[in-house]
Amino acid sequence: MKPDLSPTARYILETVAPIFNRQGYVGTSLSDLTDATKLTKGAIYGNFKNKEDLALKAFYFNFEKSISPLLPEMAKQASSIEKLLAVSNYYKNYYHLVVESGGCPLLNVSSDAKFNNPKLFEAAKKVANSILEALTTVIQTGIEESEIKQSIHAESYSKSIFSMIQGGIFLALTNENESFLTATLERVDALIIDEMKR
Amino acid sequence: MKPDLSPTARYILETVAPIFNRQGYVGTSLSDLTDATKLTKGAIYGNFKNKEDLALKAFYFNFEKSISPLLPEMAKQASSIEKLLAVSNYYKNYYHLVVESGGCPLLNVSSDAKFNNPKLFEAAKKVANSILEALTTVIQTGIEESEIKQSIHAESYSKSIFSMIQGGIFLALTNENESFLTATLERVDALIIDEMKR
DNA sequence: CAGAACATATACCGATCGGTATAATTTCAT
DNA sequence: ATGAAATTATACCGATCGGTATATGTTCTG
Repeated sequence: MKPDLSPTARYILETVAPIFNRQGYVGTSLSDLTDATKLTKGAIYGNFKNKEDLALKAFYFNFEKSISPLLPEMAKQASSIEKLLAVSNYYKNYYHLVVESGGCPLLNVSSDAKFNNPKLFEAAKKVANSILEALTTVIQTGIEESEIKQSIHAESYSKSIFSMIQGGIFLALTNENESFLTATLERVDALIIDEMKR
Repeated sequence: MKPDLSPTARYILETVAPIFNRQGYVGTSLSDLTDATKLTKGAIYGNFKNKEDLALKAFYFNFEKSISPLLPEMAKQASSIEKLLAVSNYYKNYYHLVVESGGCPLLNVSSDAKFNNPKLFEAAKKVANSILEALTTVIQTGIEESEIKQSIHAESYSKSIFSMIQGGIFLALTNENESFLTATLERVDALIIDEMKR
């Protein structure tokens, strides 16, 4: 269904995506983009409707690269506990996965675009919600299948796990120190195994 | 030591601080500021050196209002465990404390300014580090005074706690849903009482 | 009440913003 | 090889950017 892009459109996108990710929507100018791509505005506006369209597609490009593999990784696992641990495991090399391309697109867009670009912000929110719902569902079925304690409130725990991971990523990236993420992921693992697992 | 501001400078600062907090440094224009203050550029540049100076002071203004009360709140408590719980408690009404003024200045500036304004970013980093060091010190003395388990790695746990809180704040604010924060703070409390406390 | 000192407003600066119309060029079908 | 079609480059648009020089008040001092 997704209209495949021309080679130049793809080239523009992959060149421009890390710049939007780093500098944000308002912080990125058309001349930043022409400089980076060594193309002119003609080429850019010939392939994308406008700056917003390009930024939106750049976000999805970053998402595909850094976040979208998570859900398949969960799906691979059989049990609910294994699925949860797969989430934690996925993020164990997330720092290295995103540091070169300017950080976590979800965090960046969520905070950058909230008051500056509603469409971008909504796109990020949708992605975040899909991850959160996946987590909640896994926990819920884990409870139903007696793999996770009955006392666990699925939604509350999925929110906590997601918060922990996001916070770890955020601090690791702003401090350029992976240990914020690894330390927090250790707590997530402990939460899953020692507190949630029946 | 801090030079006290003229009434208008103070007025400008408190009017402008939430705008910078919401829209970020590059996302905030001089005309945003003149519109909001109903003053002209003459008044602003008569009271502040330039946009960067104003943004920096706006950050400290936001910091004083929303974050700086945390350390005194810790100091009030006698034991290490109580100090840690005071941190968690402080953030229990943080959502309401900052939602009107555009969110957590630490999160906002850290992600907004990283690639757009080095001075602002360094200011935020300094604040974050001071909180983190306070946490680490509290845990360390808690261990030394046999109040916290010997097996706890102070720095690792302070990073985790800080990550959890920041993540909770971040998600609560982007989703306009306080429960992300409250759910995570429950996990922080459990971490302190069930896992760290001796 | 005059004049100095200070604070704010106005008018303007060059640079850059996102976007577009058109020209130049390349690609493609015949 | 040639004309059409698609693509990229160039040149330009009005608007706005951050910042400044100067004019206009306003407030304090004698």
